[in-house]
Amino acid sequence: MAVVGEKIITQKTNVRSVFLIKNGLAKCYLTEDTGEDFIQEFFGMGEIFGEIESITDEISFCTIEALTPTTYFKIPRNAFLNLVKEDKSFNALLLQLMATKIRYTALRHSYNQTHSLEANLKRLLAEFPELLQQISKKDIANYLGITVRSLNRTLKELSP
Amino acid sequence: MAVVGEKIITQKTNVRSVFLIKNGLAKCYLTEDTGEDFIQEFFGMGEIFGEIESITDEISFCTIEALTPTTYFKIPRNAFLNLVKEDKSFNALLLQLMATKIRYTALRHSYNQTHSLEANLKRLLAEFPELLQQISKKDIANYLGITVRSLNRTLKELSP
DNA sequence: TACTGGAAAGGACATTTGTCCTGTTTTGAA
DNA sequence: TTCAAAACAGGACAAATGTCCTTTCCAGTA
Repeated sequence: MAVVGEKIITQKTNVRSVFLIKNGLAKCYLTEDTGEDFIQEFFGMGEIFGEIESITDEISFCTIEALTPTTYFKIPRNAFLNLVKEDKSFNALLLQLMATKIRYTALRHSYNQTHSLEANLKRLLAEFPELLQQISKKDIANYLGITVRSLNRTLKELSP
Repeated sequence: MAVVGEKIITQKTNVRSVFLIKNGLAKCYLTEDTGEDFIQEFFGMGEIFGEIESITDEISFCTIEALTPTTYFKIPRNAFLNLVKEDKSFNALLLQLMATKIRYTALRHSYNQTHSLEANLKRLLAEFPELLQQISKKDIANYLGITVRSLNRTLKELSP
């Protein structure tokens, strides 16, 4: 269980477990040397994280922070790696998840880089209509890689 | 073997094999409805593609096109999936590759979105000093998600 | 050889996005 | 309830980036 604002994983530290969200919403972000945050994705029910670090055996490249009270299953790294090694269906499931994530991420970044901010925002709000109620403007702006000022401007243009 | 400009995989078609590059350089890009291309990455010796589509069993989300004469190993999809299922060390290697790709891609996009074009270009040229000799400006611009005009401007600012 | 198309370079201007502010509203803790 | 800090909103201007265009150069080919 994590309260709002709590960091479940901290960037540049060791990851000793893999997490599966039972309930709640968390953001996954990288803090750059400039002090800016880049939000890579949001995690909701059923989503998993910590698996990348467990497989590559490197420190975490991102921070996971609860946006709402968040509950999760926590699987120790060794248990996870054993499951991957010994359980064929778990292994297959993990491969599916990772392949899907690679594919989805590629499609998203491609869309974002080739479309206007207005188009990106429309698409985002169409996919998550409740987004503005759930997440701060700062976070949405960081997700889109823009400033809050630009976000506000574009929101206004969207609904005149 | 693929000649320059040849498409090894075409976007939105079925992928029947997994490829491993022996020699040469290829670009991996997505063409959007706007007609613009987004270059996701460049593939060189030892790199693999087609594995995502083979695992998720979906049509290709990108095109792979040879930039130089390119030779490769071609593994039929079924043979690949069998290897993944039956060969533990191959399976582990694939997991490593995919996890590394997810990690690397996240780091790259985070850097790109939080830094100036000038910083991104510097970083890219530091990592691949020969890039300008090997790849057209159009491709570099598509990779960075900018126009050739902006690329030229920034290149000039970089070396006055 | 002469021509054609693609890549490159960069000027001039338009548009988008960021920066810096100032003020208001909301939220959470004392 | 009261106060401080954060979130929100948006004006005015600056900076970055794109669009459109003309020119040059070079490779390949009729």
